[in-house]
Parts: sequence; structure tokens; C-alpha cells
Amino acid sequence: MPLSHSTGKKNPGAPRWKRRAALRPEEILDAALAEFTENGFDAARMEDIGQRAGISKAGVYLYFPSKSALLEALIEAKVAPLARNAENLAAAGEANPLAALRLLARTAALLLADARNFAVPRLVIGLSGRFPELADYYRTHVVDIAVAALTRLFNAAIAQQLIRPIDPAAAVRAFIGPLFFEAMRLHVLRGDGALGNPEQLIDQHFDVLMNGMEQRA
Amino acid sequence: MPLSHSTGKKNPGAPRWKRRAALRPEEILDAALAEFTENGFDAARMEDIGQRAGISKAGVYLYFPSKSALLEALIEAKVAPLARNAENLAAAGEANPLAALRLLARTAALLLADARNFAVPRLVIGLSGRFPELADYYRTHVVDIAVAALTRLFNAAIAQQLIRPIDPAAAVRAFIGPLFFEAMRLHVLRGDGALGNPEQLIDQHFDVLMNGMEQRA
Amino acid sequence: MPLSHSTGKKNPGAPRWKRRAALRPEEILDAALAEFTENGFDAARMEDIGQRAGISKAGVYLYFPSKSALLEALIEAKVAPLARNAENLAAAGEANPLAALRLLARTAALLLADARNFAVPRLVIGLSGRFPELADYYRTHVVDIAVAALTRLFNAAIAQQLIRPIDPAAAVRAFIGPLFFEAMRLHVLRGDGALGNPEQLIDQHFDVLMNGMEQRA
Amino acid sequence: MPLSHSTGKKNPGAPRWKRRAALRPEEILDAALAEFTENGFDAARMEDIGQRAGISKAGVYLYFPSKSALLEALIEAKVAPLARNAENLAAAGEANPLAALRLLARTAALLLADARNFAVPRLVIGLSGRFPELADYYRTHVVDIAVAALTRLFNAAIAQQLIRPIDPAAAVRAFIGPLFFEAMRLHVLRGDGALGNPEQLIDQHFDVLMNGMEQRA
DNA sequence: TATGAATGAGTCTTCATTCAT
DNA sequence: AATGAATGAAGACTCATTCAT
Repeated sequence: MPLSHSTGKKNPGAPRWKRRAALRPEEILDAALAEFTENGFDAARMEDIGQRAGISKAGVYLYFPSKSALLEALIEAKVAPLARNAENLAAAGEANPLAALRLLARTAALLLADARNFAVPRLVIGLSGRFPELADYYRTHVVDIAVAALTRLFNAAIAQQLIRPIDPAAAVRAFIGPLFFEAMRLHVLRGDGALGNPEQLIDQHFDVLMNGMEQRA
Repeated sequence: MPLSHSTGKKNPGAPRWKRRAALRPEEILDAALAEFTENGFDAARMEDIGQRAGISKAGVYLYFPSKSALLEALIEAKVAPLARNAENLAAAGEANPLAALRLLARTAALLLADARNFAVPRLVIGLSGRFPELADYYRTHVVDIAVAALTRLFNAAIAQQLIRPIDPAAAVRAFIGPLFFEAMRLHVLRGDGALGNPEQLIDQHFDVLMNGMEQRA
Repeated sequence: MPLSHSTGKKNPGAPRWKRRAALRPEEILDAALAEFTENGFDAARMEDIGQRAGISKAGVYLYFPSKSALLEALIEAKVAPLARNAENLAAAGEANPLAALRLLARTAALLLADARNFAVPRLVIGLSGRFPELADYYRTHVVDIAVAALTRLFNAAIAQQLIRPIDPAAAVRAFIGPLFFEAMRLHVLRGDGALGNPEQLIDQHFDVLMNGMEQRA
Repeated sequence: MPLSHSTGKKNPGAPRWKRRAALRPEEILDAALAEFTENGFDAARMEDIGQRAGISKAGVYLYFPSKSALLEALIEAKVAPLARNAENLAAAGEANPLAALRLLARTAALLLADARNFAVPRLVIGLSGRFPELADYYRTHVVDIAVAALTRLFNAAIAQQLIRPIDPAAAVRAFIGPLFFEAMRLHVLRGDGALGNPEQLIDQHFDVLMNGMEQRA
């Protein structure tokens, strides 16, 4: 075909599959999270992940080189925003630490009430033995950051004499622990619990947190 | 008992003359726990479990009919004593609830500091998605019982006006949560934490628990 | 010609205005030869061949309908000129057979010293079991022709009483074998050998060839 | 087991499958050689190898950890005896080098006439690009040893003034090359050739080898 | 002409489980 | 009671090939 036949009109409208392709990684990650959560990392089948994402098994490998890579990408993708949020909130809240803590707790309770948000921590817990880097990543990128943010707030509260000078680490434990435990009961043990009513949970939580249990005159 | 598996060894006259054999099941369960913890349930290999127990892969099947049976037996074996202890302690401690709680907390902190004691909860967390019966079993046989015991103690404390009349559920959360969270950080996230010094942990824990954080005149 | 594949490009008026495109098939064949040699036919990936040729994997299929077609075209392309040369040399050399043989040997040694020239024979050796047509093609189009040419020269030499009347087949073997063996050692077994110094190789080769090993008075 | 209960009568009759098991590796290697030869290393399927050896695909992995391990073991197993033989022959033949060489050549021709003996070299040739260690192994364990043995014999022949003092390397080439080339023609190119009549082949070979081609008065 | 996207078919490898001894 | 041998079933990963653009 010696004569030119390309009259120069390319991309009459954006190719439909380009957009698809651009979305694929995210779709796959979502599918992977779902499958991993339902079946666990090992029992999850790449084929099912692909199917759930609307492509073939081999298609998954176009975007992620291996099952573990998928896991890692998944953790990273879901984790990054969380930590950033915590940090921002902490910075913004130093002016009024107690209110910030309360807001933080309420947000956390709300988030933790959704099973999908608890899926990643659960995965990490289950896999930390075999993939220590995963645990390390999660610790440094999520927990440590959240703990640091909370510590900042507690320190600010102490500095402003809003609370008495207790050990911030103990404060952080007392703050996070109950929420985490409640999420565990709800999602892992399938018990219905306080997370069903986050407002009340937080009220009670802060009551104990602030006033303690001690009987006062 | 949904997790019961009949291994068929309930001979009234225990064969005393073969101590090794009599100990096998326990050895195997220990080996299984270790392998499950290190690699997760799926990735753990029956061969490795056998080897760790000092027998062959096929030998494991003489005592447990399948891998999942091994898991179930494992959970059952490790779980039963714990719950009973908690209950006993609670009953015995109603006379002096605060002291009992403190003792309970210290014991828990000590136990949780040992990775092997945290292994079963970890397993349950990782597998609860796929084996809901497992979660149910653990909830009813461990958590609910422990929570009930603690509730009893807190109610007793309230009745004796040792603490103010807070919601016992919130009290339980505030009591367990931080300990659980700390165990998580230590064993799952491989961070070093307060469990390294259980005495101090408990002191701080109870300080916040009892007195709260509030600044007082 | 059992290996012919119709690539469909026999346009009488060659599209001169697109030199790149016109060169593509050759570039691809070169890339294919390189990959086939490095990794073997099966382990060579179409993607790598394309990349090496500067186009995409799919691009290769614009010029060759399949991997095997690539192989066949490759063999054909590399083989044709060789045989023709040998024949021409033989014809031209009948006047002075010994000089022609020496020239032939020197040329062969020179060519065989380059790994790329030995690549096709190597491929054929490795694949002849699975693709008998390949072996047949190579035999009829290369070896038989070369052997025939040599036979002609030896017969001429005998006729001219330049050598004694030995069996021409034995002479051909004695002529080619050592060169072939040396190429094998160099390229296949990665040993350094006489091909490093082709002049000396040929001198020694002809010394033994002509004078034999026998001790003479 | 406190009381002795092993009355010492083990192996009343050798268990049938023990013998099987003892033979398995060899059976598998044979099967592998056959499959590799027929289809090439890559195209050979572990399943077929197993089937040919009378066991399942998984069974093969009981004896060899991977396909490449199978290949390596195969080469080693088939190669070791050959080299040893050559060496022994050489040592034994130094007293009468020419006779030894002749015997060696005849033996080689006979062996090379059997396709199965040529299978390993062929494999090595086809795979040397991808598995250089294979080539190295073959060179050091087979070719170098054979060449060394031949060199010894030629040196002995020279020392005993049975042949004139030619370069031994050239002599070795002249000795092996033609035989190797003929095997190639027969097995690879499927041409019928001189190997069909080994006696005559060797006679002609030695005629040229010893007396050369030169026309003598 | 050229390619990014996609996949079906295929292979290696693993492992829980069984069984003859 | 114990195990070496064996396997069926399953899953990760690869790649030649196709196609819409």
C-alpha cells in the first residue's frame, strides 16, 4: 500500500480503553483487598482477583508482577492517606488539643466501624510473621506516625495544663487501645459492640479517659 | 462445641507404658502452633510440623485427621485453661475487686509479653474471615468469658463504691484495650514497647485508669 | 522448499520512500538470531526479539506470522548465500583444487571464528529433533551442497594427480571435521582454541591433511 | 520405650517398593533423556517424563528438585563413565599408542552410531547458551579429558617415533573431528553416512590420518 | 505501520492426603 | 505406632498470539 492513507486524523475521541487502563491498577487493588480479606492472602486466587477486577488472571500481571507485589502495593495504597490525615489533624489541633483528640477518636471510631477499613490491619496482623517487612512498613508508616501525632497532642494538652502531666505513651495507649479492641470484637470476633453507636462509645471512652474511675468525694 | 474433633483416644485405661506416644498429640500441637505462627496457617507445611514434633509428615495424621483439625485442636487446647483461670480469678476477687483487677492486669501483661501466648489470638485474627466458626469459638470461649469476669469485678467495685458507677463495658474496654494494643505492637509490629517493663506498664495503666487525665486543682 | 513462508511482501514496486520499513524484516531476523542463540528457540521471547529489533512485540507479527516462521525465515536467510558461495568457489577452483581448498578452509575458519556465523548450525543441531524439516532443509541446502563442492575439488585434485586416489568422502570428512570440531569447542564449550589463530590452524590442518602423521624415512 | 521390644527380625523379605525406589532415579533419568532428546529441554514436560518413568509428575520431584536439576543430573550420570574410560584406555595404551588410537576410534565410532549416546552432546550444544555451567561442565569433564588422553597417546607415539613430531593439538583435531562430524550428519541431519559401516570408516580415517593425501612417488 | 492491552492455554512446582509395608 | 513412597488437585506465572485503535 504505497500511497499514503493516513489522513492525519488520530484520536477522534479519546480511546475508551485508555481510560480503562488508567483505572485498572486501582480496580485490581480493590479486587485484591476484597479477595485477601475474604480468603486470606494465601487462599486468594489470582484468577479470582482478576475476575473481580473484570480482567483475566494474566491481565493482573500486566500491572503487578506478583501476588506479593500486589499485597505490598495494596498496603501502601491504603495506608498512605491515613497517616497523612492523622498528622494534619494533629498539627491543626495543637491549639485545642482536647477537641482535636475527641474529633480524632470519633473519626477513628467511624472509620473502624467499616469493615473495609479494618481489612488492611487485619491482613498485616495475619501476615506479619511471614512478611516482616510488611509489619515494619505498617509500623513505621502508620502506627508510629499516628502515635507520634497523638503524643504531640497529649504533650500540647499537658503544656496547656488541660490534663495533668501523665506519661504521653500511657495516654496514647489508653486512647487508642479501647478503640482498637472494640474494632477487633466487631470485625474479627463478629460480636456486636459499642462501635454500633460511635457517639456513645466516644462519650464513655472520654469520660473514663478524662475522669478516670476513681470514686471521688 | 463446633470445633471438637474426635481423635478417638479416650481409652479409659491410659497406656502408661508408652509415655512418648501419650505425649505426641501435645508435641504436635506445639509444633503446629509454632509453624502456624511463623508462616501462617496456609503456608505452614504438614511436613514441617511433623519434623518439628520429631515425627514424619504421615505421623501427624495418626493423631489428627487433617490440617484444619490440627488448627481446631490447637485453639481448643490453648484456650480452655485461660478462660477458666480468668473466671476463677474473678470469683475469688470479688472480695477485693481492685486488687484482683490489678493482679489480673499484671498477669495478663506478663503472659502477653510471651509471643507464644499471643500466637493463638493472632491466628484467630488472621483466619476469622475464612473460618467464622473459629471466631465464634474464640469469642464465646475466651473473650466473652474474660469480659464477663471483668464485668463482674467492675460491678463489684462499683457496688463496693470503690469506683464511681461508670458503664462496666466501657471500663472493660479501658482495662483490656491498652494491654491488647501493646501486645500487638510488640509481637505483630515488632516494635519494642511498654510490655518490656510490665510493672511500670501496669502502674501507668492503672494511674490513668483510676485517676483519668483530668487536671485537678 | 518446505520452509518457505509467504510473508506477502512481493510488491513489484518496492516502497523506496520508507527505508526503515524496508529494513525491518532483516533487523528482526538479526534480533531473532541473537535471541535464539542466547536463549534457545523455546526460551526466546517474542517481546525480546521485538525490543532488540527496535519495535514492539506485536510489531514482529506484522512481518512474520509466528515464532516458527521467524525461525524458518531466519535459517533460510542465513543459509542461502553460504551454499552458493561454496559452489561458486568449487567451480572456480577446479583449475587449481589444492589452492581452492586452502582458500576454502581459511575462509571457513575465519567465518567460524565469528559466533554469529555458527549460530545457525547450533540452532539446527538443537532443534533437529523436534523440527525434522529443519534438519532436512539444512542438510540439503547447506551440508550436501558444501560436501558436493568439496567432493568436486577432491576429485579434481585426484584427477590432476595432486593427491593420491583416496575416497573423496573420507577426504571431505578429514577436511571439514577438524574445523567444525574446533568451532564447537570455541563457541559451544566456551573453550579457547585454535580458531584464535586461523592461519596457524590452517597450516597445521593442511600439514596433517596432506602429509599425514606417518613417520617417514 | 523402656522394655526392649525389637526382636531384631527386620526385612523378612525385602519390600518390593524399596527396590523400585532404589531404581527410580535411574529410570527417571532415562525417561528425561528420552523426552529431552525428542522435544528439547524446554518443550519436554515433567508430566511426560514422569509417565515415561512410570510415576506421576509429582513423583519426579521426589527424586529431583527441579527440571534443571534433572538436566544436570542427567548430564553428570551419562558423562562420568565416558571420561573415565577414555583415560583408562589412554593409560593402558601408551605402550602401543597407535593400536590404542585405533581401538579408541573404533569404539567411539560404534558408540556414536547409537543415537542415545549422541543425545547428551546434542543437548549440551543446544543449551550451552542458556546454561553456561553446563557447557563448562561438559568441557572440563568430557572434552578436556578426552583431549588430554588423546594428547598423551599422540605424545607417546611421537616419543616412540611411530609418527612424526606434529603438533598434538592438530593431531587430536584431525582424529576426533571427522568422527564427530560424521555423527552429526547421521543423528542431527538424518543423513546416512559412513557411520553405517564403522570398520570401513575407521580404515579410511586412519589411512588419511596416517598417510595423508599427498601423492607420493 | 505500529502498539498497548488483553487473554487462553500451558507448565512447573507445591502440598495435603493416602497407603503399603 | 510409624513412615517412605506416591499422587491428585490446585495455583502462580509465562508467553505466543490477537485486536482495537
